[in-house]
Amino acid sequence: MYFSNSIISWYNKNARELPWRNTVNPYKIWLSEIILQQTRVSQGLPYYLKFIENFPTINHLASASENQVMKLWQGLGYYSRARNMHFTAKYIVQYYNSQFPENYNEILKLKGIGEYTAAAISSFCFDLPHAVVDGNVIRILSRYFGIEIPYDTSEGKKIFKNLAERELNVDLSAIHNQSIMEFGALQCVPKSPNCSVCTLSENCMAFNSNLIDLLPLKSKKISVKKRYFNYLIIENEDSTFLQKRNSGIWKSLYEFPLIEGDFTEEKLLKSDEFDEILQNSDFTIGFVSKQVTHQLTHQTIFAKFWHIKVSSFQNKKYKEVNWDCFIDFPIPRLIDKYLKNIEKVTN
DNA sequence: AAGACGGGGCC
DNA sequence: GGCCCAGTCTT
Repeated sequence: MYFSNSIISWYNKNARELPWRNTVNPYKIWLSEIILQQTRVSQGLPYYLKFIENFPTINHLASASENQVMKLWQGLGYYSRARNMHFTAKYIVQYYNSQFPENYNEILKLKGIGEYTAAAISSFCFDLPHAVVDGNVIRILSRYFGIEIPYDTSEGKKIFKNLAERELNVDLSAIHNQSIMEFGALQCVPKSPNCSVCTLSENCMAFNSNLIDLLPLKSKKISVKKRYFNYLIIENEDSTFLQKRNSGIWKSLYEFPLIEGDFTEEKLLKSDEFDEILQNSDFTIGFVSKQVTHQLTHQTIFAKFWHIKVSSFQNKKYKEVNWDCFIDFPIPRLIDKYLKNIEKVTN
């Protein structure tokens, strides 16, 4: 209990004020936990506030259209989080009479909620004794107890889960879980933690063995793939054309007609894909952007935007959208950034 | 068990 | 350029 008590007492002096603290409203806790998956507080906070403002309750979220939900999520990434949350909101309204389930196994069954989020919700809202295991917890446990097993293996996952449960103060689950994550976010940070002011350093295995920079261990490395996107911004008077991505990256966001591949200008205009999009319409090639680089965690996207003027254009694959309504459509950051730049240049 | 899935910030 | 962030789902 020494470990838990130390962390909790640190928390009582150092915790930040955050809007999802001091509430046991499952909808608000759920939303904050989904937003904060793989996302820093500073990045997620504005999204949380926007969501609560637009959808104050689970019923508001359940009644919204997918485009509305995705539009609010635009720019935050990992869009399946928003799709799953929307699905689950509708599910809870329909099958649970709008009441969030109150036991761990029921919560864990919900789409978009895994072990971490189920433990967070069930401890924060219902005071159930489940330990959270996230990046913070893994980092702290691996350092404090000197665990030199990679956490991204089945063995590692088991060990950290068991250790987290062993160290959980079951009488103070909520505060224990909050404390350990806040401690990881503020004190036991990934790079160059300031151990000289750490109240746990005396008994920290990594600190005492000079292993802080080595732990936690990870087995896999990330590899980054290159992709080439050619977006056709087809301009017909006041409108343009969009399609919805239905798989892979940016699924359920909208984009301009896309030709993927590393083409020269000449080859692109002669390609079958280009023909298929423009079909028999009259067009003239207008402004062509320089190559824009969009860096993601697992891929680097090199994009070019081709402005194409048409007088009459028809292609059932694409949805004609007036530029005045364009803002209602959720779009990837890459496209949003490009259009904002163009606007700046033209004004 | 291994990949896929975003975007931002830090070094 | 590499790594990490209050992870989960699919294959």
